[in-house]
Order: sequence, then C-alpha cells, then structure tokens
Amino acid sequence: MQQKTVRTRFAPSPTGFMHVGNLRTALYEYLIAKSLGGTFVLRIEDTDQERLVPGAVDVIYKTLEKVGLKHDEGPDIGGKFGPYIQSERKDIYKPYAEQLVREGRAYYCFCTKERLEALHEGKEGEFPGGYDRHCRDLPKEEVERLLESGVPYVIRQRMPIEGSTTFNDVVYGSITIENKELEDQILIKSDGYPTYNFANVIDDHLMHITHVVRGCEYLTSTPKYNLLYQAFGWEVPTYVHLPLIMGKNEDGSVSKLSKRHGSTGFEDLMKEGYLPQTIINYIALLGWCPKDNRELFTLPELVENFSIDGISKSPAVFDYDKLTWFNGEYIRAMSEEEFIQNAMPYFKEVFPDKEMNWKVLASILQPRITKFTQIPEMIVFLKELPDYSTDFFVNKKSKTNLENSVQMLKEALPVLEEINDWTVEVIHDALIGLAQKLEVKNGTLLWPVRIAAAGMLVTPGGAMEILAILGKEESIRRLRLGLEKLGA
RNA sequence: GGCCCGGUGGUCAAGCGGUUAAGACACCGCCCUUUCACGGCGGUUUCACGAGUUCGAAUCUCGUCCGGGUCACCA
Repeated sequence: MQQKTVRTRFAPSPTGFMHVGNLRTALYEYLIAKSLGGTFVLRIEDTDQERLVPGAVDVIYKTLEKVGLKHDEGPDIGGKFGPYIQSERKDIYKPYAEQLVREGRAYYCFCTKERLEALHEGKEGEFPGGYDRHCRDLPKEEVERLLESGVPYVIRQRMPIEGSTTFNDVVYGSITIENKELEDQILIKSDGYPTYNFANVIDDHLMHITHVVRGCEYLTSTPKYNLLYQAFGWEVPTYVHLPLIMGKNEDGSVSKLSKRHGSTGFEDLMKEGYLPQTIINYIALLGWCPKDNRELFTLPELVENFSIDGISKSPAVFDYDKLTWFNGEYIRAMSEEEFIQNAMPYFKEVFPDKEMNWKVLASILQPRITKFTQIPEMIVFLKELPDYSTDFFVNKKSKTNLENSVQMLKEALPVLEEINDWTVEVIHDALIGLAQKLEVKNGTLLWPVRIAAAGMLVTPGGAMEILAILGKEESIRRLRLGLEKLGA
C-alpha cells in the first residue's frame, strides 16, 4: 500500500520572540518531515488579536532562514492549502463549530467574563477549567432569544462526563485521561476568532498534517483534540510530543524555558556570538540522540540521521557551557578565509582604519575563541600597550627574572632591528637562533620579549606572532619601553 | 491541590534482564609549550528510595519521594 506523504507544520504565534524551545520544535518538525521525504509547512497562528505584535512574523521568517529550516508551504510562498495565516482563514472555522452545535457536541455560552472570573475566585477546582457549565443545557428558546438580541457569546465544546479518552503518542506511548477532567473548552471566542485549540485541529486536518509535533505542555489537552477529530469523523494524526527544554532559575530550580531565562531567544544568542549552525546542532541534541552518539551535525546530516525513536521523554536543561563548546568547534572547523570574514567586523571594532596582518591575527585567535564577540577584548593590547607591572617579567618556569630580562631584551633588540622581512617565520628563526647562541632556554628569551611587547601576562599567541602583528616599528618601541620600565 | 508526564554523575546522555554502567560538556591533574588556548593522556562524580518478580534488575511490577507540565475568550 502506498504510504501517505508525511506533512508536518510549524505553527508559531507571532509574539516577536523566538526562544530556543520554539526553534527546537520547528527543527524537529522539519527533521521528521525531511527525514521521511515529507513536506514542512509554516502556518502563522495569530488568532489572539489582543497580543498581536507588529513585525513579529518577520522575526519568524528571518530566524528560519538563518538556520536553514526552509518550509515548503507558507504565507510567503503559498501552497495548495492556503491561506497559511489563521486570521486570513477566520471564516473557515465558525461553520465547523456550528456544525458541532447542531450535532449537540458544542453549545453557545453567554456567560460574561466577569461571571467567569468570579467563578474562578470562588469555587476553585470544582469544575475542570473553573467553568460551571452554566450554559450547557440552556433551553433552545432561551438560546435563540439571546442570540437574536445580540448578546455576545462563545461556542464551547460539550465534553463527555463519563468514561475516559485514550490517545497514543509516539514518544510517550498510550495516555488515558478521565473525561471528567476535561473542560468545556471554548472553540470560538466572542470576537469571532477561533481559539488555538480549535483552529489547530481544523487547520491540521484541512492542511493534511500527518504528524502533530509540539512540546509536551500540550500532552494533557490532547484528549480534547482527539474528541474533536472524532466528532468530525476525521483521522487522528500521529502525535509527537517533545520533552520540554528547561531553563535554570536564579534559585537553582528549573522550569519551562521562557523569556525570564535570560538570553534564550534566538536573536539574543546570535548577538552573544553564537553561530546559527551551533544553535541548531546543540538544540537538536536536547531531547534527541542519534544511534551512534555522534555530536557534530550539519542540518543535512541531521536530516540523514534523525529518527523519532531517538527522542527522549525527560526534559533537558539548556546548558551554555556545552553550547559554547559547540560554538568553538564550529569556529575551529572554519577555513581561514571564512574565519577572517566572520571576524572582520570585530577586528574593525578595534582597528577601524588600520590595515593589519589579518592572517596572523586570525591564526592566533581561531584556536582560542569560542565566540567572535570575544575578539575585541582579546586584541586591544595590540592597539595600545597596557600599563603593566615589572613583576610580569618574573617567571620561574622559564627562569626569567628582572635582571636577565634586561639582558635578553638588550640582546633581542639589535637582532630584530636587522630584520627586513617582518614575518612570523623570520622573527621566529632570528629569536630561536639568538637563544641558541646565548645558550639559554627559548623561554628565557621569549618570555621577556612577549611581556614587553604585550604588557600582559596572558596573551593570545606567542611572542613571534605578537611582534609580527605589531609591526617592526611598534615592536621595537615596546621593547625599548620595557627596558626603560626595568630601569635600564 | 486534582490530573498528566518524567527521574542514569553538576549538565546532555547511551543502555531495552547478565556490561568493569559508553560517550560529550564542565571540573581536576599530567604531557606538549614562551603565557593562554588548541591537541594528547589520565582522573573525580551516577543508576532517587523501598518492596516485589527473577538464578540474576539501571532495565519488568507496585509503592514512596523528588522534579516538571497543565488546569484562560494565551498559544
């Protein structure tokens, strides 16, 4: 038998903010579709007119584009089952709800928000969702009268009172919930828009979505969806609920990732210097593990290796340390050219006009940084010699002290002055040659040179690289300055 | 609180009735070395607890505890 084409959808609501939890859901939806030769759909769920954020849809497009999650159908590119923005489909939903009313599976509710609020405060927990089903069995005539007189209303789903509803989830297995736990949820709001829960079911069916993939915060409301599918006589999709990504709270506890958890928004992470491919790779592994335990994956490699049975059930804590490590791996894996291209904006931050030996700079930075944003801080010493202490010249391991530092600098200066071809290699050969001639450890010579040139105890790169980047003139100047500092 | 779902080192995790319980991040030490980093080698730290089933349990069952999710005219 011919298998139906797999179709998944990413259905964000445009809040202007995309945190890694949303992104990860989108990623898995993409991976499930693509690994099974299916179709990935983007649908915008903007049924909450009150919380609409202008420009938020662009954030979604931009994010998906940056990480390479290309959708096959969506508002911007169209498709067979459009429109793909729920506000543009507004008229589709109500007839379905009315059909349910006619069949006795839903009903009009005229309760005011005030009444509902009072209900919540009073008899808490007496009814599922806090609603007392006041309008559930209003007489027909009464309903018609209220409808005609234009009293605002919502349409609610009539939940069964007895029995239970069982559904199957690919990750979590079979889950049963007592029907008495289910609230008579609102399907159509008083502004005429559908609720998320309703629009979701209708659209997923109309758009032939085969796999409903979402965070497991929806696990307990899934029976309501199921009942809807059954009421319409529609095929129930395959449910794939994902373990939640957790963020660390200030008190050390963890909870579902949200805006409160510092910079877990995609944009924030980018700003902090994390690469899109790093973020994708890392979050792919938050809740999924490949058969062979590999860790480094490009997006196409993820598609190739992804399988639903590798998804785990337990929540995962978002860990910046590991993210940072991944970022370092990606930076180190770059070609020299690619690295320089990425680093240039940060180079220019420190040296806006000056032409430097970018290649040498890149060579010392590439193995050392985990984020490009670290660059400016690491290279300012090249622009301006820090005010340093002569204590820096003392180092036990290289047997360097104040006295021999003076001697070494005095020996190095003329040798360096001789050099015309100011490159790492030439400087290297000259200094190593000098150390040999003086019969001292390389470190004994190189330590004071490095300190004088950099003015810092800890530097990226060694003495030769620093001299090479500094240029001959500046190098000599700094070495002489070192001598001065040492009172020589 | 009711309901639902989880629980393998600090974190991500492999494991699917018999393993010395993988691997990665982090941490520590050593090597390399002119500092730092990279790289290489090594180390510390784990099956939440209690009963059962079984010749044998991290793996199966039950209970307890702990954690999370959810209970909106939000999604």
